[in-house]
Amino acid sequence: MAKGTDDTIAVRISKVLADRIISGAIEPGARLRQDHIAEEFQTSHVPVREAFRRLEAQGLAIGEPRRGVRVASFDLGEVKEVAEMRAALEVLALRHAAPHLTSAILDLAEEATKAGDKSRDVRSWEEANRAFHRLILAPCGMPRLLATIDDLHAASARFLFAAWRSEWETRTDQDHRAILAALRQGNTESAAVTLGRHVQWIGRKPVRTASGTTREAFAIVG
Amino acid sequence: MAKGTDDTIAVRISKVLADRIISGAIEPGARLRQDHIAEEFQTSHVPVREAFRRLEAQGLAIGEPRRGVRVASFDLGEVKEVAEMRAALEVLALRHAAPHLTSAILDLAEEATKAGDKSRDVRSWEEANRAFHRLILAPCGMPRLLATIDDLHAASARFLFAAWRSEWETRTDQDHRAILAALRQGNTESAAVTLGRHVQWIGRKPVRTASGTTREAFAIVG
DNA sequence: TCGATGAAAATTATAGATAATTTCTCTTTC
DNA sequence: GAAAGAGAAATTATCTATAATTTTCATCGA
Repeated sequence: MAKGTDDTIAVRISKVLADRIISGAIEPGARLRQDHIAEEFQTSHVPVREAFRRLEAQGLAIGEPRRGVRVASFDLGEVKEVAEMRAALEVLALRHAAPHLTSAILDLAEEATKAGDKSRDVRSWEEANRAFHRLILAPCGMPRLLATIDDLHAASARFLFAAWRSEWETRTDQDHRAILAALRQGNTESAAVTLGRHVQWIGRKPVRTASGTTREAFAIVG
Repeated sequence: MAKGTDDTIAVRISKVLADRIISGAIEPGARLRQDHIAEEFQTSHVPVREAFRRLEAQGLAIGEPRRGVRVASFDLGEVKEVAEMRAALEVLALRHAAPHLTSAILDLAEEATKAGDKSRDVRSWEEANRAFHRLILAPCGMPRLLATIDDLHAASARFLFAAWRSEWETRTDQDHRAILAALRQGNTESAAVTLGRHVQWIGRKPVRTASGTTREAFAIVG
């Protein structure tokens, strides 16, 4: 990931915190205390507060006046909501991107798919998956749309890491291949339909909780 | 509009500035100088900076490190982009809201439509139009989706005010009526299709510029 | 044992001050 | 007359300090 050395301190802090929240290093509901974070980053709390506002905008944190900021919680409802928003917006982006897709881009997307299939851990799978989606959608040239999709991907990744924290089994992604095949044939409609269904597929998995009982975990796997 | 007396100062400032940007009181590209704004609101610049971050997240302002913040500009491309995003997301919201719509809600939506038809100025038309959309979409119960749609409505309003700053002619909104009729009959699919088309309708209008030449102005009128 | 109560500590929100960067303006040069 | 450059003014980003609020936690009484 780009280090962004010319970023403002607030931006740097928000990137680090976003990564921690997404990866699950900070639990949902946990309080983010500005002075502690300021001390950790060797700054005052003013840039920390600006970083908080940025995280709020991404939906990763929730701030209440005079009560500080805490990591946003989420439930199955929000997983579904994000999945449906992604489906609607990624399909839109793909329709606009399709005319500008080159075979060079599609080759890169295929490599990303292969990298995903070979991933031994969630983290690298997510990275490859995000690269695939980004590659085929970016040529739409709609910055606002792409920014919104990026935020939704961050949310997706969070759900994914929460469910599949450690266990992860390799699996080949047929949907990605079907989408690429359709795009190569110029069949945008088919690719869009497959993408829409692909993104809404919610994986379920029994997970052993700390208290010993098993609950079901949910995440967007696409 | 709610005054929000228990809001933080930063939130209050961001609401006032957002309103000015949307109404066109501050021109696109204009710089927002933190000390000036701090003085106007009788505060220090710290809450002003937080308000800036909030405006950035809404897409109303753009900040560059060490160069401050300026009001975001927009072009026909962005008008189209916002229209298409609204179409995709409002259709999604409507499909989920439909099962929860009561005739009481639909009556209120009809009143909003009538209020829009009677409006003598853009500002009150926009308010009525926004109320209509909000009423029929809110019951979907998807907070993230609704928040995103709200931001897109703010952008739409901005485009509208920029194009129709003063001149405005009354017109009856047939689309709104068709959508309501379909919803009353339980025909969600038809309502969704009409809404999707309605939101993407971009009004065009010749406008006399300051330099005397006429250019074409564009805005989402729905 | 449980809940209420009231300091004490921690934390947030804002103000005022400072260093660093950018922008502006005026002059000089070609 | 236009372009370039130096210096001044304005502005941003950050730090330190302070007031106000919330949370914590021990104590008291039922």
